[in-house]
Amino acid sequence: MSERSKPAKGSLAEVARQAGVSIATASRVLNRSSHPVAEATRKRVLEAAEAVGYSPSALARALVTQRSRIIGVIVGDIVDPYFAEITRGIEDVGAKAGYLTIVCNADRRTELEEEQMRVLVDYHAEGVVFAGSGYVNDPKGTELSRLVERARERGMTVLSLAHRDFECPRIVVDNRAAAYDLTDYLISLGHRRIAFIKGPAGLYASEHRLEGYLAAMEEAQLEPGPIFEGDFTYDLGHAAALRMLGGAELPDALIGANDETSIGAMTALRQAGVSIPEDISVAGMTDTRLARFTDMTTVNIPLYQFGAVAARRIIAGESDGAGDEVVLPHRLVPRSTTTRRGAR
Amino acid sequence: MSERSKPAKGSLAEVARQAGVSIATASRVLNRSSHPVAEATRKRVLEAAEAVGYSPSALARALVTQRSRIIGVIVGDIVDPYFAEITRGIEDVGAKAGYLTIVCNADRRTELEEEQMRVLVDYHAEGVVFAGSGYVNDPKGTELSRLVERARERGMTVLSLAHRDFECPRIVVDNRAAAYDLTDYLISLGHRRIAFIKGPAGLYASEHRLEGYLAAMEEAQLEPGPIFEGDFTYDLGHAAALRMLGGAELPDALIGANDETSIGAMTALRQAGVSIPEDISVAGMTDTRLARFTDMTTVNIPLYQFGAVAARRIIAGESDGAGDEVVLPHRLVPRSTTTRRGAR
DNA sequence: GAGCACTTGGTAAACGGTTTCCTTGACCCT
DNA sequence: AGGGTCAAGGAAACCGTTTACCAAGTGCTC
Repeated sequence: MSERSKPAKGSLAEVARQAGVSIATASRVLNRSSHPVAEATRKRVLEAAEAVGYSPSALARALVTQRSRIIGVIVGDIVDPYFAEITRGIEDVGAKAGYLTIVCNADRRTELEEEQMRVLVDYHAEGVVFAGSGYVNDPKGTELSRLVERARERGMTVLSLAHRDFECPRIVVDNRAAAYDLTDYLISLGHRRIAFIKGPAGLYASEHRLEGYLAAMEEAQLEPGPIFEGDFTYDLGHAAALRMLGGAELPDALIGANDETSIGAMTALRQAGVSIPEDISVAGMTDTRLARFTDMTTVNIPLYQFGAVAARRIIAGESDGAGDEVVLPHRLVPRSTTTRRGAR
Repeated sequence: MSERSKPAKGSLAEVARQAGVSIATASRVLNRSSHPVAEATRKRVLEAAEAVGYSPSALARALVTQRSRIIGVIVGDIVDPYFAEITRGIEDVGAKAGYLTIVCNADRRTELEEEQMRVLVDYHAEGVVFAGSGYVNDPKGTELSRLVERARERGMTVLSLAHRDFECPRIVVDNRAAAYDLTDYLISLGHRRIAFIKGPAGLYASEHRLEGYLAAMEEAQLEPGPIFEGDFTYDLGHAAALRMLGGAELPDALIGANDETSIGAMTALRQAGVSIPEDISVAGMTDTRLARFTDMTTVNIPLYQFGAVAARRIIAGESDGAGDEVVLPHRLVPRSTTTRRGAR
């Protein structure tokens, strides 16, 4: 079939041969290089490219230019709307700048984050975004710290969207303040006994939200209401509500550490014949679409913005600034699952 | 600083130099090549690799081996749990086989799918999964067809998880049967007037579901109830319910073309004081977690399986079989939003 | 002690691009 | 005619791997 060398389908070499020019020239017109090329030649190359269906190998290009145009994001679980929203923010601004976003699921486990970090380094990602919160004093975190350090040495930009043990610029929301504000809001509605369902134990985000709740209660000189274990899931929210129903007297209000937890709790309550918000006010945190769909009071965390801001920094190639932290604003979103106490 | 040549950080060359061996030898031990290497040498290389933090360039490797180990998936919107679940299925089985998954958002638009397809070709993806349904007689589809054809010529595996205009193996669910079964179930509960909220106009999935609904009604010799426009979103579901409330008499039951639509409708109904399922039975389709959270009757579509099966085929490198289609089973999931007619 | 097989290691050619550094003419000026 | 400038194009190095092929040494057989 072929004479001797057979350039790959749609490769630059094929285009060049077809147009009767050197590879260099073909490359130049296809990249709008500043190097001058005669109009006639340019046209021939363009036609050849069209004819053979030229598709520039991003791999080869990345190799030689030392720019992969890849952004990696390590999420707990892409099915969780929390992470999906963030990812969407990254992808949108990334794509606009010609970047490819690679999403890695870590199943909320540090070892897997480590694994995924390695993969991202192997693919020469220009930046990596850690979307999820870290665990307090995570023993498995030291290896991850080393990896991050190495990545930085190789010129990669590493960012996190929550509190983490390793050194890196952060884009966050003040979880403590968010929980404080929400609790404070419920108190202002006249509620006294306010229950709380926690997030996963040891997660910075969980701890901070709990702290915010406790601080608001203390400031109002209220006894912190019953506190339940949770893990950000519907199921544990549901379970907590059942335990609460088994208790002596129903609290005035209930806060879940995130939306999903609160929805699980609401479902259990409603199934038990409890009216919301007449019998008890319920609120969540994060403001995912779940909250909107259920018309639930919550506090908005700008997830999409998290992603967008992170992507912009990576694209700009922010040369480090390891220590800094930008805090994005949260916002209380009152909806129909909370009401003034005794409004029944 | 450096003598003359300075190998990149963590590169094979650096490892080789550090271990005092050739690059070839280093590569061999690091890849467990069958080529024999003396134990002492192997150890030196391994230590050197550890010391310099060797990270094999996936890019370079992909270039030379002609295997990128990349799977691409083109979704409508990663925030939509429908697509997120599918993606998760792909990622899980892909990762287990050492594959990287690249998710591309196409915003449910054919032009963007085309764009994303190009990107995936540029990155030498070994396989591409089209997760979303196509539009009936899409004029923009011809260019996409050409792209797909080209991709196939280059050895890529292209699959779709719904009906599409271009030729490619499909992994699907029988949407017509699914809608038929659901409708049939409602009829068996004694409902006579059954309303339907459609999906996006022109989408194969929408059309098929509508057809299934109509077929079941006709077979039961029932007049198809009011039919509303929709687009798979909460908002249009909500709007449709409002229009329905403005109508003469409330139907016995309501089917939304997907879960989100039905939830929007339920919210509107409840806000208007309508009890579900006492006053009207409501059901959705797909069985996303949304349906579970709201304890809504629906028909399950095995999204995760879609992804898993697709990924397995790509990894196996299925040499085409352009025509074939595998149909995964759907399953009716009765929950608390539907009940026997007059059960009030 | 020549011939041979096997072990161990290195050399160099890919892969598909980008980019630096030439070479070649054409043109202009003096 | 000689020299300089500039437009246009090509040759080749390089990015970091894998791998086909070759070379040297060892130990064995006959």
